[in-house]
Amino acid sequence: MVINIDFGSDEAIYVQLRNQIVLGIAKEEIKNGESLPSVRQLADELGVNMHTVNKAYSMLKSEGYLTMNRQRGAVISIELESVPYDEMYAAIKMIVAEAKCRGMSAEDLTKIVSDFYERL
Amino acid sequence: MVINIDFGSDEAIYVQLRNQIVLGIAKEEIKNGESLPSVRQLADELGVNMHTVNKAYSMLKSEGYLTMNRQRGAVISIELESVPYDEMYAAIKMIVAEAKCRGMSAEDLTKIVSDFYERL
DNA sequence: CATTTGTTATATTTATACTATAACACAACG
DNA sequence: CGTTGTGTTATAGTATAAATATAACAAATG
Repeated sequence: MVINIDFGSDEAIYVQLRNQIVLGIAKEEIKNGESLPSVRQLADELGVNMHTVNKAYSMLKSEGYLTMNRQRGAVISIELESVPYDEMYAAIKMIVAEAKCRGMSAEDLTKIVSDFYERL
Repeated sequence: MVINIDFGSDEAIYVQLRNQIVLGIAKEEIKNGESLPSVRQLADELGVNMHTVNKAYSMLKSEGYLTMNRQRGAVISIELESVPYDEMYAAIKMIVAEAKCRGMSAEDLTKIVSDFYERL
């Protein structure tokens, strides 16, 4: 699973990391039960501080994407059942609003969404 | 058009403002050609600094939602044709990824999207 | 001329992001 | 038992962004 950080981006490094890992899970590039590199290892690879990676992992942990233990590192274990949909819905709401402002119909938008889903 | 700021939110005030105005436009609570309160006036209403409101307005201006002039204040004039879709697509991509991780099908997700579109 | 508008400028405070080091607790390995 | 590699916690520092506070300027209105 390839991770690429854009240091010139306005998006925080730990957010970029978190997002790319979520994408990796969705694409099944990394599957349930498999491990991510340790915080120190990945930090070294990316040329980033340990705490930045740890922040991303902790975020993913609290979101129900993985668990962490001292031996096997960060292990993917999807348990999103108990994670609330609030933030996801808020994000969808904004996208829908912007799409409508752009003159897109509901069909236009759902077409784009399902296209993204296929290409995942 | 009612605007409500959550000072306890982790979302920046100017982003909350920007989002609610975009929602207001999408809901047609405020229409093309109509004016928003002046930066000083809205800042006063919300108990917020003038520059915070100005930042939200400037953002909306650069995104093609409105224009500003010294007399009529911030006037809604939607011109999103030349505004790139990059950020919107990036946001959609992440939502699709998260939805798939949650076990939602493309149909599940598009159903939610079109529901949001209707309720707008 | 006085008022209101957006605009620009400067400075300060606060919060967040990121880095740097260090130490601790736990389990595995030899 | 000692070493190594984990996550975890702590502390401190720097840099950037958010928000506030004042002030002044330019343009148009009444």
